[in-house]
Amino acid sequence: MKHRHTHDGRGRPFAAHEDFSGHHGFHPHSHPHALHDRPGRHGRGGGRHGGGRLFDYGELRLLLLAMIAERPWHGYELIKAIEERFGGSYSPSPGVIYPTLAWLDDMGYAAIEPVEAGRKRYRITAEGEAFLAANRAAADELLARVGPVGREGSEAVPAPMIRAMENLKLALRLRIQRGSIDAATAEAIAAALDAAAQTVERS
Amino acid sequence: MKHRHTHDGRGRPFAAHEDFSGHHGFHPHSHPHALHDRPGRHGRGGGRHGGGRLFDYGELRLLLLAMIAERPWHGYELIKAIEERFGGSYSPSPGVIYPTLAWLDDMGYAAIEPVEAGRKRYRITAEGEAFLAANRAAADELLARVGPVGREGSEAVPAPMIRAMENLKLALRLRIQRGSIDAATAEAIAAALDAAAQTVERS
DNA sequence: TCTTGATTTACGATATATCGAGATCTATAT
DNA sequence: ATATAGATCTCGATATATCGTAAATCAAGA
Repeated sequence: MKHRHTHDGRGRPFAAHEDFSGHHGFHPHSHPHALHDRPGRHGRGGGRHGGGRLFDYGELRLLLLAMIAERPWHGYELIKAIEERFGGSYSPSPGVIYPTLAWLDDMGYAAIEPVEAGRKRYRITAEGEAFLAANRAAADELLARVGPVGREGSEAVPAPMIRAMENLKLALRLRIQRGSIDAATAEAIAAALDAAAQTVERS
Repeated sequence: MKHRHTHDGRGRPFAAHEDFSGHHGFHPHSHPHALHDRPGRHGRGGGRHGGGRLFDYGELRLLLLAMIAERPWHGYELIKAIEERFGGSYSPSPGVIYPTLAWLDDMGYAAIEPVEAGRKRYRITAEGEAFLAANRAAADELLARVGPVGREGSEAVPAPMIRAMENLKLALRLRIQRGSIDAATAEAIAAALDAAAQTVERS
Protein backbone atom coordinates (compact mmCIF):
# COMPACT_ATOMS: atom_id res chain seq x y z
CA MET A 1 0.00 0.00 0.00
CA LYS A 2 1.22 3.50 0.64
CA HIS A 3 0.30 4.38 -2.85
CA ARG A 4 1.27 7.91 -3.36
CA HIS A 5 -1.35 8.94 -5.77
CA THR A 6 -0.49 11.44 -8.37
CA HIS A 7 -2.53 14.30 -7.23
CA ASP A 8 -2.29 17.69 -8.69
CA GLY A 9 -2.19 19.58 -5.48
CA ARG A 10 0.53 17.40 -4.13
CA GLY A 11 4.12 17.10 -4.89
CA ARG A 12 5.40 20.47 -4.01
CA PRO A 13 2.47 22.81 -4.26
CA PHE A 14 3.14 26.39 -3.45
CA ALA A 15 6.83 26.36 -3.66
CA ALA A 16 8.21 29.65 -4.67
CA HIS A 17 6.13 32.24 -3.05
CA GLU A 18 5.24 31.43 0.48
CA ASP A 19 8.37 31.31 2.50
CA PHE A 20 7.14 28.65 4.77
CA SER A 21 10.15 28.29 6.97
CA GLY A 22 9.58 24.65 7.12
CA HIS A 23 12.80 22.78 6.97
CA HIS A 24 16.37 23.28 7.94
CA GLY A 25 16.68 26.18 10.20
CA PHE A 26 13.52 28.15 10.69
CA HIS A 27 13.98 31.34 12.60
CA PRO A 28 11.08 32.26 14.77
CA HIS A 29 11.78 35.94 14.56
CA SER A 30 12.15 36.62 10.95
CA HIS A 31 8.77 35.16 10.55
CA PRO A 32 7.70 34.69 7.01
CA HIS A 33 4.95 36.62 5.44
CA ALA A 34 3.06 33.47 5.49
CA LEU A 35 -0.55 33.88 6.17
CA HIS A 36 -1.38 36.58 8.56
CA ASP A 37 -0.20 39.84 7.15
CA ARG A 38 -2.44 39.95 4.22
CA PRO A 39 -3.68 43.52 4.05
CA GLY A 40 -7.15 44.15 3.00
CA ARG A 41 -9.46 41.34 3.77
CA HIS A 42 -9.06 40.90 7.40
CA GLY A 43 -12.01 40.19 9.61
CA ARG A 44 -14.04 39.18 6.60
CA GLY A 45 -16.81 41.34 7.95
CA GLY A 46 -18.22 41.82 4.54
CA GLY A 47 -20.53 38.87 4.72
CA ARG A 48 -20.27 38.20 1.06
CA HIS A 49 -23.22 36.09 0.25
CA GLY A 50 -23.79 33.30 -2.15
CA GLY A 51 -20.82 31.32 -3.29
CA GLY A 52 -18.35 33.36 -1.36
CA ARG A 53 -15.56 31.54 0.25
CA LEU A 54 -15.61 30.67 3.82
CA PHE A 55 -11.90 30.34 4.07
CA ASP A 56 -9.30 32.46 2.44
CA TYR A 57 -6.18 31.27 0.98
CA GLY A 58 -4.13 29.43 3.50
CA GLU A 59 -6.81 29.37 6.08
CA LEU A 60 -8.21 25.93 5.65
CA ARG A 61 -4.96 24.18 6.07
CA LEU A 62 -4.19 26.30 9.08
CA LEU A 63 -7.51 25.39 10.61
CA LEU A 64 -6.97 21.71 10.00
CA LEU A 65 -3.49 21.88 11.41
CA ALA A 66 -4.75 23.69 14.47
CA MET A 67 -7.42 21.08 14.95
CA ILE A 68 -5.16 18.09 14.66
CA ALA A 69 -2.80 19.87 17.01
CA GLU A 70 -5.37 19.39 19.73
CA ARG A 71 -5.94 15.75 19.07
CA PRO A 72 -5.71 13.39 16.13
CA TRP A 73 -8.63 13.31 13.76
CA HIS A 74 -9.41 11.63 10.54
CA GLY A 75 -10.80 13.41 7.57
CA TYR A 76 -14.41 12.53 7.92
CA GLU A 77 -14.37 13.61 11.53
CA LEU A 78 -12.94 16.94 10.57
CA ILE A 79 -15.63 17.46 7.96
CA LYS A 80 -18.37 16.63 10.41
CA ALA A 81 -16.87 18.74 13.18
CA ILE A 82 -16.55 21.81 11.01
CA GLU A 83 -19.98 21.25 9.60
CA GLU A 84 -21.44 21.08 13.06
CA ARG A 85 -19.58 24.16 14.06
CA PHE A 86 -21.29 26.04 11.26
CA GLY A 87 -24.65 24.67 12.18
CA GLY A 88 -24.87 22.50 9.14
CA SER A 89 -25.02 25.47 6.84
CA TYR A 90 -21.59 24.78 5.52
CA SER A 91 -19.61 21.65 5.25
CA PRO A 92 -16.18 21.50 3.71
CA SER A 93 -16.16 19.17 0.79
CA PRO A 94 -14.01 16.10 0.92
CA GLY A 95 -12.34 17.40 -2.21
CA VAL A 96 -10.63 20.03 -0.14
CA ILE A 97 -10.18 18.24 3.15
CA TYR A 98 -8.34 15.20 1.93
CA PRO A 99 -5.91 16.91 -0.41
CA THR A 100 -5.14 19.37 2.32
CA LEU A 101 -4.45 16.60 4.77
CA ALA A 102 -2.29 14.89 2.21
CA TRP A 103 -0.45 18.13 1.72
CA LEU A 104 0.13 18.47 5.43
CA ASP A 105 1.47 14.96 5.39
CA ASP A 106 3.77 15.66 2.47
CA MET A 107 5.11 18.75 4.14
CA GLY A 108 5.86 16.81 7.26
CA TYR A 109 3.47 18.86 9.34
CA ALA A 110 1.17 15.94 10.00
CA ALA A 111 1.62 12.21 9.98
CA ILE A 112 -0.76 9.36 9.53
CA GLU A 113 -1.12 7.10 12.46
CA PRO A 114 -1.11 3.49 11.45
CA VAL A 115 -4.74 2.69 11.44
CA GLU A 116 -6.96 -0.11 10.56
CA ALA A 117 -9.50 -0.47 7.86
CA GLY A 118 -9.43 2.54 5.69
CA ARG A 119 -9.35 5.26 8.25
CA LYS A 120 -6.39 7.54 8.28
CA ARG A 121 -5.94 9.39 11.49
CA TYR A 122 -3.67 12.37 11.28
CA ARG A 123 -1.63 13.74 14.10
CA ILE A 124 0.61 16.73 14.23
CA THR A 125 4.38 16.52 14.08
CA ALA A 126 7.14 18.65 15.50
CA GLU A 127 7.46 20.47 12.22
CA GLY A 128 3.76 21.04 12.24
CA GLU A 129 3.97 22.56 15.69
CA ALA A 130 6.71 24.84 14.48
CA PHE A 131 4.68 25.92 11.52
CA LEU A 132 1.70 26.49 13.72
CA ALA A 133 3.77 28.56 16.09
CA ALA A 134 5.07 30.63 13.22
CA ASN A 135 1.51 31.36 12.16
CA ARG A 136 -0.02 31.55 15.55
CA ALA A 137 -1.51 34.95 15.00
CA ALA A 138 -3.45 33.83 11.98
CA ALA A 139 -4.36 30.56 13.64
CA ASP A 140 -5.74 32.27 16.70
CA GLU A 141 -7.71 34.66 14.59
CA LEU A 142 -9.10 31.72 12.70
CA LEU A 143 -10.04 29.75 15.76
CA ALA A 144 -11.66 32.80 17.25
CA ARG A 145 -13.73 33.18 14.13
CA VAL A 146 -14.67 29.56 13.81
CA GLY A 147 -14.98 28.98 17.49
CA PRO A 148 -14.16 25.95 19.49
CA VAL A 149 -14.29 23.09 17.12
CA GLY A 150 -12.79 20.19 18.90
CA ARG A 151 -13.16 20.76 22.57
CA GLU A 152 -16.88 20.79 22.86
CA GLY A 153 -17.60 18.64 25.82
CA SER A 154 -14.29 18.46 27.58
CA GLU A 155 -13.61 22.05 28.43
CA ALA A 156 -17.13 23.16 29.08
CA VAL A 157 -18.13 20.46 31.52
CA PRO A 158 -17.06 21.10 35.07
CA ALA A 159 -14.81 18.57 36.69
CA PRO A 160 -17.22 17.42 39.41
CA MET A 161 -19.76 16.49 36.81
CA ILE A 162 -17.27 14.47 34.85
CA ARG A 163 -16.19 12.70 37.99
CA ALA A 164 -19.77 11.91 38.96
CA MET A 165 -20.57 10.70 35.46
CA GLU A 166 -17.61 8.37 35.44
CA ASN A 167 -18.52 7.20 38.89
CA LEU A 168 -22.05 6.33 37.90
CA LYS A 169 -20.89 4.68 34.74
CA LEU A 170 -18.53 2.47 36.66
CA ALA A 171 -21.18 1.60 39.23
CA LEU A 172 -23.58 0.58 36.51
CA ARG A 173 -21.00 -1.50 34.74
CA LEU A 174 -20.05 -3.34 37.88
CA ARG A 175 -23.64 -3.92 38.79
CA ILE A 176 -24.42 -5.32 35.38
CA GLN A 177 -21.42 -7.57 35.49
CA ARG A 178 -22.51 -8.85 38.86
CA GLY A 179 -25.64 -10.17 37.21
CA SER A 180 -28.80 -11.35 38.93
CA ILE A 181 -30.90 -8.27 38.42
CA ASP A 182 -34.48 -9.16 39.00
CA ALA A 183 -37.40 -7.08 37.86
CA ALA A 184 -37.83 -5.24 41.12
CA THR A 185 -34.16 -4.33 41.31
CA ALA A 186 -34.21 -3.14 37.73
CA GLU A 187 -37.16 -0.93 38.49
CA ALA A 188 -35.42 0.52 41.49
CA ILE A 189 -32.31 1.32 39.51
CA ALA A 190 -34.33 2.77 36.67
CA ALA A 191 -36.19 4.97 39.12
CA ALA A 192 -32.94 6.25 40.57
CA LEU A 193 -31.62 7.06 37.13
CA ASP A 194 -34.84 8.79 36.19
CA ALA A 195 -34.67 10.87 39.33
CA ALA A 196 -31.17 11.96 38.43
CA ALA A 197 -32.33 12.78 34.93
CA GLN A 198 -35.05 15.00 36.31
CA THR A 199 -32.56 16.81 38.51
CA VAL A 200 -30.32 17.35 35.54
CA GLU A 201 -33.20 18.54 33.46
CA ARG A 202 -34.34 21.32 35.73
CA SER A 203 -30.96 22.45 36.89
CA MET B 1 -15.00 -14.73 -6.36
CA LYS B 2 -15.01 -12.57 -3.37
CA HIS B 3 -11.95 -10.49 -3.31
CA ARG B 4 -11.16 -9.82 0.23
CA HIS B 5 -9.12 -6.78 0.62
CA THR B 6 -5.65 -7.06 1.91
CA HIS B 7 -5.24 -4.69 4.68
CA ASP B 8 -2.45 -4.73 7.11
CA GLY B 9 -4.13 -2.76 9.82
CA ARG B 10 -1.67 -2.67 12.56
CA GLY B 11 -1.19 -0.24 15.30
CA ARG B 12 -3.17 2.22 17.28
CA PRO B 13 -6.89 1.91 17.49
CA PHE B 14 -9.55 4.49 17.22
CA ALA B 15 -10.38 6.90 19.92
CA ALA B 16 -12.44 5.72 22.79
CA HIS B 17 -15.94 7.02 22.87
CA GLU B 18 -17.57 8.39 25.90
CA ASP B 19 -20.70 6.82 27.06
CA PHE B 20 -22.38 9.81 28.48
CA SER B 21 -21.27 12.97 26.80
CA GLY B 22 -20.31 11.13 23.70
CA HIS B 23 -22.38 9.86 20.89
CA HIS B 24 -22.79 6.17 21.02
CA GLY B 25 -23.57 4.11 23.94
CA PHE B 26 -25.85 1.46 25.03
CA HIS B 27 -28.84 2.02 22.83
CA PRO B 28 -30.23 -1.12 21.33
CA HIS B 29 -32.21 0.60 18.70
CA SER B 30 -32.97 4.09 19.66
CA HIS B 31 -32.01 6.75 17.25
CA PRO B 32 -32.75 10.44 17.29
CA HIS B 33 -34.19 10.90 13.89
CA ALA B 34 -35.42 8.28 11.57
CA LEU B 35 -34.59 8.86 8.00
CA HIS B 36 -37.28 8.41 5.48
CA ASP B 37 -37.53 5.06 3.90
CA ARG B 38 -38.19 4.93 0.25
CA PRO B 39 -41.35 3.03 -0.50
CA GLY B 40 -39.90 1.88 -3.74
CA ARG B 41 -39.23 -1.65 -4.76
CA HIS B 42 -40.62 -4.52 -2.87
CA GLY B 43 -37.99 -7.07 -3.63
CA ARG B 44 -36.06 -8.18 -0.65
CA GLY B 45 -33.77 -6.64 1.75
CA GLY B 46 -34.00 -3.01 2.24
CA GLY B 47 -33.23 -1.56 5.57
CA ARG B 48 -36.28 0.12 6.79
CA HIS B 49 -34.36 0.51 9.95
CA GLY B 50 -31.16 1.88 8.64
CA GLY B 51 -30.66 4.60 11.19
CA GLY B 52 -28.74 4.21 14.38
CA ARG B 53 -25.73 2.04 14.33
CA LEU B 54 -24.72 0.04 17.28
CA PHE B 55 -21.16 -0.39 16.30
CA ASP B 56 -19.22 2.07 14.32
CA TYR B 57 -16.42 1.47 12.11
CA GLY B 58 -14.09 -1.22 13.29
CA GLU B 59 -16.01 -2.13 16.36
CA LEU B 60 -17.84 -5.25 15.31
CA ARG B 61 -14.78 -7.10 14.19
CA LEU B 62 -13.00 -6.06 17.32
CA LEU B 63 -15.83 -7.40 19.43
CA LEU B 64 -15.90 -10.69 17.56
CA LEU B 65 -12.16 -11.03 17.82
CA ALA B 66 -12.27 -10.33 21.52
CA MET B 67 -14.96 -12.94 21.93
CA ILE B 68 -13.20 -15.67 20.03
CA ALA B 69 -10.10 -14.80 21.99
CA GLU B 70 -11.80 -16.19 25.05
CA ARG B 71 -12.88 -19.39 23.44
CA PRO B 72 -13.72 -20.61 19.96
CA TRP B 73 -17.19 -19.89 18.68
CA HIS B 74 -19.05 -20.35 15.50
CA GLY B 75 -21.14 -17.69 13.91
CA TYR B 76 -24.53 -18.70 15.11
CA GLU B 77 -23.29 -18.91 18.67
CA LEU B 78 -21.91 -15.42 18.43
CA ILE B 79 -25.20 -14.09 17.16
CA LYS B 80 -27.14 -15.72 19.95
CA ALA B 81 -24.70 -14.63 22.61
CA ILE B 82 -24.75 -11.02 21.56
CA GLU B 83 -28.49 -11.09 21.20
CA GLU B 84 -28.87 -12.39 24.70
CA ARG B 85 -26.51 -9.77 25.96
CA PHE B 86 -28.80 -7.08 24.64
CA GLY B 87 -31.87 -8.66 26.08
CA GLY B 88 -33.20 -9.72 22.73
CA SER B 89 -33.71 -6.14 21.68
CA TYR B 90 -30.91 -6.39 19.19
CA SER B 91 -29.41 -9.24 17.37
CA PRO B 92 -26.60 -8.85 14.88
CA SER B 93 -27.72 -10.13 11.54
CA PRO B 94 -25.90 -13.05 10.04
CA GLY B 95 -25.20 -10.88 7.03
CA VAL B 96 -22.76 -8.94 9.11
CA ILE B 97 -21.39 -11.65 11.34
CA TYR B 98 -20.28 -14.11 8.72
CA PRO B 99 -18.51 -11.69 6.41
CA THR B 100 -16.70 -10.29 9.40
CA LEU B 101 -15.59 -13.73 10.45
CA ALA B 102 -14.44 -14.41 6.93
CA TRP B 103 -12.51 -11.16 7.06
CA LEU B 104 -10.85 -12.16 10.30
CA ASP B 105 -9.92 -15.44 8.67
CA ASP B 106 -8.49 -13.76 5.62
CA MET B 107 -6.45 -11.43 7.74
CA GLY B 108 -5.01 -14.32 9.62
CA TYR B 109 -6.48 -13.15 12.88
CA ALA B 110 -8.75 -16.13 13.18
CA ALA B 111 -8.70 -19.64 11.81
CA ILE B 112 -11.36 -22.21 11.18
CA GLU B 113 -11.13 -25.32 13.22
CA PRO B 114 -11.77 -28.59 11.43
CA VAL B 115 -15.30 -28.34 10.23
CA GLU B 116 -17.79 -30.28 12.21
CA ALA B 117 -21.00 -31.00 10.45
CA GLY B 118 -21.53 -27.86 8.51
CA ARG B 119 -20.50 -25.29 11.02
CA LYS B 120 -17.26 -23.43 11.15
CA ARG B 121 -15.75 -22.83 14.50
CA TYR B 122 -13.32 -19.96 14.64
CA ARG B 123 -10.44 -19.66 17.00
CA ILE B 124 -7.97 -16.86 17.42
CA THR B 125 -4.45 -17.00 16.06
CA ALA B 126 -1.20 -15.48 17.18
CA GLU B 127 -1.64 -12.63 14.77
CA GLY B 128 -5.10 -12.10 16.10
CA GLU B 129 -3.75 -11.89 19.61
CA ALA B 130 -1.24 -9.32 18.45
CA PHE B 131 -3.90 -7.29 16.75
CA LEU B 132 -6.10 -7.48 19.79
CA ALA B 133 -3.24 -6.36 22.00
CA ALA B 134 -2.55 -3.45 19.70
CA ASN B 135 -6.17 -2.39 19.98
CA ARG B 136 -6.59 -3.23 23.59
CA ALA B 137 -7.95 0.13 24.61
CA ALA B 138 -10.76 0.12 22.12
CA ALA B 139 -11.50 -3.52 22.78
CA ASP B 140 -11.81 -2.98 26.50
CA GLU B 141 -14.07 -0.04 25.98
CA LEU B 142 -16.21 -2.13 23.73
CA LEU B 143 -16.44 -5.04 26.12
CA ALA B 144 -17.34 -2.66 28.89
CA ARG B 145 -20.14 -1.29 26.79
CA VAL B 146 -21.49 -4.60 25.68
CA GLY B 147 -20.77 -6.36 28.89
CA PRO B 148 -19.30 -9.75 29.50
CA VAL B 149 -20.48 -11.75 26.58
CA GLY B 150 -20.47 -15.46 26.80
CA ARG B 151 -19.30 -15.86 30.32
CA GLU B 152 -21.45 -17.83 32.60
CA GLY B 153 -23.77 -15.93 34.83
CA SER B 154 -24.19 -13.24 32.28
CA GLU B 155 -27.71 -12.08 32.03
CA ALA B 156 -29.32 -9.56 29.87
CA VAL B 157 -29.80 -6.03 31.04
CA PRO B 158 -33.48 -5.50 31.74
CA ALA B 159 -35.26 -3.18 29.39
CA PRO B 160 -36.27 -0.59 32.01
CA MET B 161 -32.66 -0.08 32.93
CA ILE B 162 -31.64 0.41 29.35
CA ARG B 163 -34.41 2.89 28.89
CA ALA B 164 -33.49 4.80 32.02
CA MET B 165 -29.83 4.85 31.06
CA GLU B 166 -30.69 6.21 27.67
CA ASN B 167 -32.93 8.76 29.25
CA LEU B 168 -30.28 10.01 31.62
CA LYS B 169 -27.71 10.10 28.90
CA LEU B 170 -29.92 12.22 26.75
CA ALA B 171 -30.74 14.58 29.60
CA LEU B 172 -27.05 15.06 30.33
CA ARG B 173 -26.21 15.66 26.75
CA LEU B 174 -28.91 18.24 26.35
CA ARG B 175 -27.91 19.95 29.55
CA ILE B 176 -24.29 20.11 28.50
CA GLN B 177 -25.21 21.48 25.13
CA ARG B 178 -27.25 24.16 26.78
CA GLY B 179 -24.11 25.40 28.43
CA SER B 180 -23.87 27.86 31.30
CA ILE B 181 -23.25 25.39 34.08
CA ASP B 182 -21.96 27.26 37.09
CA ALA B 183 -20.21 25.63 39.99
CA ALA B 184 -23.32 25.29 42.15
CA THR B 185 -25.30 23.69 39.36
CA ALA B 186 -22.47 21.32 38.63
CA GLU B 187 -22.37 20.30 42.26
CA ALA B 188 -26.09 19.68 42.30
CA ILE B 189 -25.93 17.51 39.22
CA ALA B 190 -22.93 15.64 40.53
CA ALA B 191 -24.75 14.99 43.80
CA ALA B 192 -27.75 13.61 41.94
CA LEU B 193 -25.53 11.31 39.92
CA ASP B 194 -23.71 10.17 43.01
CA ALA B 195 -26.99 9.40 44.70
CA ALA B 196 -28.01 7.27 41.74
CA ALA B 197 -24.65 5.52 41.84
CA GLN B 198 -25.18 4.67 45.50
CA THR B 199 -28.60 3.27 44.75
CA VAL B 200 -27.12 1.16 42.00
CA GLU B 201 -24.34 -0.01 44.22
CA ARG B 202 -26.47 -1.40 47.00
CA SER B 203 -29.25 -2.73 44.88
C1' DT C 1 -41.03 -34.33 4.97
C1' DC C 2 -40.74 -30.80 8.18
C1' DT C 3 -38.36 -28.40 11.53
C1' DT C 4 -34.40 -26.27 13.37
C1' DG C 5 -29.59 -25.05 13.35
C1' DA C 6 -26.22 -22.65 10.58
C1' DT C 7 -24.51 -20.28 6.59
C1' DT C 8 -24.80 -17.76 2.28
C1' DT C 9 -26.61 -14.33 -0.80
C1' DA C 10 -28.91 -10.01 -2.04
C1' DC C 11 -29.62 -5.33 -1.21
C1' DG C 12 -29.51 -0.88 1.18
C1' DA C 13 -27.56 2.82 4.11
C1' DT C 14 -23.78 5.10 6.24
C1' DA C 15 -18.87 6.13 6.82
C1' DT C 16 -14.63 7.24 4.84
C1' DA C 17 -11.57 8.40 1.22
C1' DT C 18 -10.32 9.48 -3.86
C1' DC C 19 -10.82 11.92 -8.10
C1' DG C 20 -12.30 15.55 -11.44
C1' DA C 21 -14.22 20.01 -13.10
C1' DG C 22 -14.79 24.71 -12.26
C1' DA C 23 -14.27 29.22 -9.90
C1' DT C 24 -11.42 32.51 -7.51
C1' DC C 25 -7.55 34.34 -5.66
C1' DT C 26 -2.26 35.44 -5.39
C1' DA C 27 2.10 35.99 -7.32
C1' DT C 28 4.88 37.04 -10.90
C1' DA C 29 6.21 38.21 -15.57
C1' DT C 30 5.35 41.28 -19.09
C1' DA D 1 -0.95 47.98 -14.67
C1' DT D 2 -2.45 44.09 -17.01
C1' DA D 3 -2.01 39.31 -18.31
C1' DT D 4 -0.96 34.92 -17.30
C1' DA D 5 0.07 30.92 -14.65
C1' DG D 6 -0.51 28.44 -10.86
C1' DA D 7 -2.33 27.48 -6.23
C1' DT D 8 -6.40 27.00 -3.50
C1' DC D 9 -11.35 26.64 -2.29
C1' DT D 10 -15.71 24.68 -3.67
C1' DC D 11 -18.86 21.45 -5.43
C1' DG D 12 -19.98 17.15 -6.94
C1' DA D 13 -19.36 12.23 -8.58
C1' DT D 14 -17.25 8.04 -7.63
C1' DA D 15 -15.06 4.17 -5.15
C1' DT D 16 -14.66 1.06 -1.25
C1' DA D 17 -15.64 -0.67 3.50
C1' DT D 18 -18.44 -1.59 7.00
C1' DC D 19 -22.84 -2.10 9.43
C1' DG D 20 -27.52 -3.34 8.83
C1' DT D 21 -31.97 -6.23 7.54
C1' DA D 22 -34.20 -9.88 5.39
C1' DA D 23 -34.73 -13.60 2.54
C1' DA D 24 -32.80 -17.88 0.38
C1' DT D 25 -30.05 -21.85 0.93
C1' DC D 26 -27.83 -25.72 3.01
C1' DA D 27 -27.15 -29.47 6.47
C1' DA D 28 -28.56 -32.51 9.74
C1' DG D 29 -32.43 -34.80 12.96
C1' DA D 30 -37.30 -35.67 14.50
